[in-house]
Amino acid sequence: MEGTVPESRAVIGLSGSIAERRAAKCGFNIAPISIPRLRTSSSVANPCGWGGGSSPCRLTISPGISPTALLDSPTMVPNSQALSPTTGTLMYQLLSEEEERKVMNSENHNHRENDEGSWSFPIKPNPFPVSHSCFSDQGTAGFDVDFIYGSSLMNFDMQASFPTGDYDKTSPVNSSSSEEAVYGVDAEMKPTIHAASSEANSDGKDANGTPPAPTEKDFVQEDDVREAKGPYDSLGLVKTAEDGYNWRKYGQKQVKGSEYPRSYYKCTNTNCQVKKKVERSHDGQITEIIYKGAHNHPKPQPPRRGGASAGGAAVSLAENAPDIGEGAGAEDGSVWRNVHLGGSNKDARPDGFEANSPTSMRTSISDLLSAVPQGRGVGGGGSFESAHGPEHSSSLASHEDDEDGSGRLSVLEEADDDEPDSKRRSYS
DNA sequence: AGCCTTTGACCAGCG
DNA sequence: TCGCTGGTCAAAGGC
Ligand SMILES: [Zn+2]
Repeated sequence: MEGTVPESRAVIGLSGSIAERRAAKCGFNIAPISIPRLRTSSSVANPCGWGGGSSPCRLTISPGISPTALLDSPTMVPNSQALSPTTGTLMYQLLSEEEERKVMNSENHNHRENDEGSWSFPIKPNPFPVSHSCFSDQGTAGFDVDFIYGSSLMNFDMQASFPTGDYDKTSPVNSSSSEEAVYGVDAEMKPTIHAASSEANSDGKDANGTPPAPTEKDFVQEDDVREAKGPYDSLGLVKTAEDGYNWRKYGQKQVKGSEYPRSYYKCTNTNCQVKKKVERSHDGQITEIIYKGAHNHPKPQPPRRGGASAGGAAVSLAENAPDIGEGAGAEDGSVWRNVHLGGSNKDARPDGFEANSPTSMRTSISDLLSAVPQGRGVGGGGSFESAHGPEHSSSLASHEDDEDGSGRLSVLEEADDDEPDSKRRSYS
């Protein structure tokens, strides 16, 4: 069914060119402390024809876009955690602005091989902790990014608004919508997010505006962080960016192009068939995340806390969970969303977004994502926890090669972990 | 007791 | 037709 059904894929990966990665890798080292840089680029493919070949619509998030509105990206935690192994949550850490800037400067653009849909937005860290929640409406894709600088936590929200209307209009890919969201981390440690969504909201959702299904919300729900199950640290600094949904791992395999094993997750919701593929390095860093399908249900529990940002909240990655409206048929998961982290910034418009322009956001993070393998999800909930938990002070990223070009980057986290604990397993 | 993770094997699609 | 890769299922184990 895939063919017929729209799928949304979110891929988190490093996106950048290999060369870049290498360059980055080679060229840049992470400071001993760390902060790796994070690069996020999100490219979203619009429903347009992502797969169709037509021109994929991409969401562009421009740096200019309001911070609030622009990106939402993964949050960074002071420690190094990025993503949960089990569920797939991502956490990012940020370095200092400078670092980011550097990154940005250095960074260039990354293009993902992926293709088309890559846009990157430059993320700019704010000095203050700002947290935004992202939401995505039908046409909007939001990423939440929280950055924490030293002590301060920064949250950035990026929202990419897709022209909903355009969405459909633009591309007639209705039946099959494919969204791809790729979150990537640069070899350098910069996570890149590319979100390409080519989904078709046509059927299921109305791109226009009426999203019948709750799924849309899911997209980026605000739930930034899950507390209950979540891995937040006691300090509240770290949080995982989950989609807010519960996932169950049903398989793991090593893909040829990837150095790291790819884990397959399914939404635990009975009615939901959404699947997620996560590639994470041994260290637990996530190199690629791919979402397939849309959630038909609202998130399990929105424990969100209000203020997240304050002290620590951290991360809320809004994932892009695939929530597509199921309405029509997206349920099967036909929509893939790719989110790419890391990319290049090509142009971004402050306006809103561009449909076809890639934006790139870069930020520095210490650890991109770290996932820890064991965590169970929480009983029942399934969310992830933080893998490492503790704070890692420094993380290194090294990426190896790109073997086929697909080399992904690997980041090493050194962790220091001091975390008290709190995180790891929360299930009772 | 329930749920999730892990691992191996099987199956399907593609070149 | 064979081989390869990717994806999924199922069983066992652990928390
Ligand atoms: Zn679901």
